[in-house]
Amino acid sequence: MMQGNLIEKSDKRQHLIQVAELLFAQHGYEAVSIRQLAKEAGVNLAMISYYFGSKEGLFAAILEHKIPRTREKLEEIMLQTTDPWERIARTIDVYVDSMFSNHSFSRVITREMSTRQRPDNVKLIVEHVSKNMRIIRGFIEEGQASGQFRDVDNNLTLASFFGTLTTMISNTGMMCMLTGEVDEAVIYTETYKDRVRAHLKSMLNHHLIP
Amino acid sequence: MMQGNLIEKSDKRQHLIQVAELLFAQHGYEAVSIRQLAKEAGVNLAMISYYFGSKEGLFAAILEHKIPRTREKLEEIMLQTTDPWERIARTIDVYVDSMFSNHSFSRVITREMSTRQRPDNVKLIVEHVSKNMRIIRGFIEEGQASGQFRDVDNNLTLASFFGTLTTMISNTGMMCMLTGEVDEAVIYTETYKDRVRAHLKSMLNHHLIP
DNA sequence: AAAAACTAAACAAACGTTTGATTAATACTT
DNA sequence: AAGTATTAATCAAACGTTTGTTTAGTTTTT
Repeated sequence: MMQGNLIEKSDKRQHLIQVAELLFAQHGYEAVSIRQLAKEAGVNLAMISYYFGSKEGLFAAILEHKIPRTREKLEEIMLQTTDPWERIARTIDVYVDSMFSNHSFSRVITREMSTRQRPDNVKLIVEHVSKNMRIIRGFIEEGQASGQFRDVDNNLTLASFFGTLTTMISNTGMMCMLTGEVDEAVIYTETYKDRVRAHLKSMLNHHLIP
Repeated sequence: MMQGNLIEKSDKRQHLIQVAELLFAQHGYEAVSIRQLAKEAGVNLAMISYYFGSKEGLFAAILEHKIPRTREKLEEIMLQTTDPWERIARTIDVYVDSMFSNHSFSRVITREMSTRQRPDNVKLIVEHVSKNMRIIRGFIEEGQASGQFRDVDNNLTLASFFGTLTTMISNTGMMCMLTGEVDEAVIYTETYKDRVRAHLKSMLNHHLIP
């Protein structure tokens, strides 16, 4: 008979996912070979095909393990608050937090989206993220329905929101050159997170509220 | 002795640059092999090393040929107008125009920035772009000095500006899923450009002007 | 005749994947 | 409970491609 324990076939599978997540985040999907991966994880390189079918399958496994978190938090906001602006403000908090504390992985996502190799991964990401974006758009629409928000271009407002964050995360080098910062790590500190939160709240507040 | 004509060694050199620009824009740097490139351009693949030293050298040649345009337009704005908001508004026009009409190439730039392979290219891009960003920041600072603009977070305002554009350009798939659009090409139409211009002007106006 | 432009072929390195064999774990039969 | 058959897990080695680059030689230009 089958083994019966489908969830945790072995420790090595989980360990591979963890190591791969780290390496992909550091160097990007293409730059990490399965040999490097296997060596770092201390397993035979054949195990990657064995467990995940392929290198791409491993990436998909990471995605499915990582992405769902934010959704729950958005639904929490939906339940706990009704005021449109408070919802937006809390959404900003959630995204700044999650994207900055997982900045390496966030960069992998951005990379995958922009390279457009591996369409399966792109599709997976688009599905998850756009679902979240729809929720946020709902927040805006409700604010407009109640007359509290301006009738702005909602989809482009979302583009500005996500664009600001991904630019901060992915173009760190550019931001450093601009701010005169030498150490890139400064961008990811708590004080910088505060700045981003404050900026987004201020900008979107003036944008949305008449 | 050397040939003496460094600018235009031959037609094939220029042709290679043109074809490479197109192919890199369509599929990304990594995805285009020099064999594919040479075949498409109708030249021997050894000519790439011969003219540009390497594949990376070819990319650098494209960059140096493409980037300088926007700078001139910004300096034009500096000369022709003095009103801070008019400067910002015209800057928006310039960037929406140039990034959308070169959207394929803009995506290559974004890709190069986010993959962070090939540090030489990244450095080249950062130098050019950040110089432009400094000019725009100058516009904001003057507006603040004259009391017309709010005391916003200037660097993050720039992040929002560029982030909005790169998100529209690079995450086209995401935007389509969000707007319910089926054909990605719609994003790059004139009517869409108008929407982006209008959105950026409205948002930054409310953001900057009290 | 010298230099530059061009070519076909080969090169070495890296890649993801597959194979075939071996060991460990589980299930089944007696 | 013991012994056997089956399946899963692991491994070293090799496979077949593809990659960017170089070489050594030929043609064309100056």
